[in-house]
Amino acid sequence: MQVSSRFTIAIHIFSCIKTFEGEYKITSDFLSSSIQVNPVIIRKLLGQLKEAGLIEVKRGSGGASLAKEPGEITLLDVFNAVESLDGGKLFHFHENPNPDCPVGRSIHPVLDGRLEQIQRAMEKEMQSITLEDIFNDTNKYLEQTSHS
Amino acid sequence: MQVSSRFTIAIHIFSCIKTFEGEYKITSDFLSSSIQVNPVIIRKLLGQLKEAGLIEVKRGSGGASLAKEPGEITLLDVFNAVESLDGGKLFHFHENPNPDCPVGRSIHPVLDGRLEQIQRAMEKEMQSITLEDIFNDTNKYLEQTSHS
DNA sequence: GTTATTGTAACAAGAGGGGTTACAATAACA
DNA sequence: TGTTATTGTAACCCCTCTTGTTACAATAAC
Repeated sequence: MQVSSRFTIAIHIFSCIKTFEGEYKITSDFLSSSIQVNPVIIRKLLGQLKEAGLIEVKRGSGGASLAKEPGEITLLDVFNAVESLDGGKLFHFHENPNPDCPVGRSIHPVLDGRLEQIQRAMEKEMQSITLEDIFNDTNKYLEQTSHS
Repeated sequence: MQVSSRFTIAIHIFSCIKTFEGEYKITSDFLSSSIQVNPVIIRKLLGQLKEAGLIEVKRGSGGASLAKEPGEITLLDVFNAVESLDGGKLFHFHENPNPDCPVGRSIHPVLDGRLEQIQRAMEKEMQSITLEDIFNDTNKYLEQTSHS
């Protein structure tokens, strides 16, 4: 069980858009060469991000751009756009606990709240980080490493 | 991407041990009838929990029991026992970002800390819940629903 | 020695991740 | 209008993981 690389690739995409907008046309091929992942994979991801209203993609002429301010897009938005959790739930529950057993009968009502509690903790942390934070960190890092 | 049902099944196992210890012998068949999952799956899970030092399993004569106090086993212990994260990392990073691109070069150093931050938030929440909490909730639930 | 049980091996089906080729639809431009 | 670059998708592929299943040797108790 691991979050798929779609998540980090999506953030990489946003960083590229921000860094190279105006300078280059952000096509799936351009992104592919920075991320080093197949352009079709990139296009599918662009589709998911577009559907979530986070970016705009121009068909035919080509090119992706942000649909919102970087400070208004959180890592949770990105996560939810590219990582489809079945029923929105992070934890897969075993389907048929035996209702004739006291434990089987109570396991769902007892655990459901706890699992939500854990999921919310993760989501809250993701929500506290915006793409602006990532962009700032990137700039800082590039400054530090360039003039050394 | 979903946490596998091994996690909730493992917690179900602990609840059964606690509820029926002394009264019944907790075999994989017994657990199977409460959880309604194949006994071999249960045995593999019991193996993982045993290896993590959370339970003891008697070979031949049969039966599982707790190896620690319920208050000393957290949901994080259970999670780590049954859910092997590759390299201990919750997030799978795309392998080969292009080092010749400023974004490709910086994405790892910039993101790694953030991803850890999110993972730690989830782990911290898991660590705050012990099996004792679950057992208490179960008892409360069964009391409430029985005399109504 | 018989019995119940665990620990494992071996296999299978299904889902999902990641990759690839191919091509129709679209938009810009010569 | 024809050409070109690009997106959006379909149709595959292979691999891993999850879950389920049968079978059986090893073990422990009686």
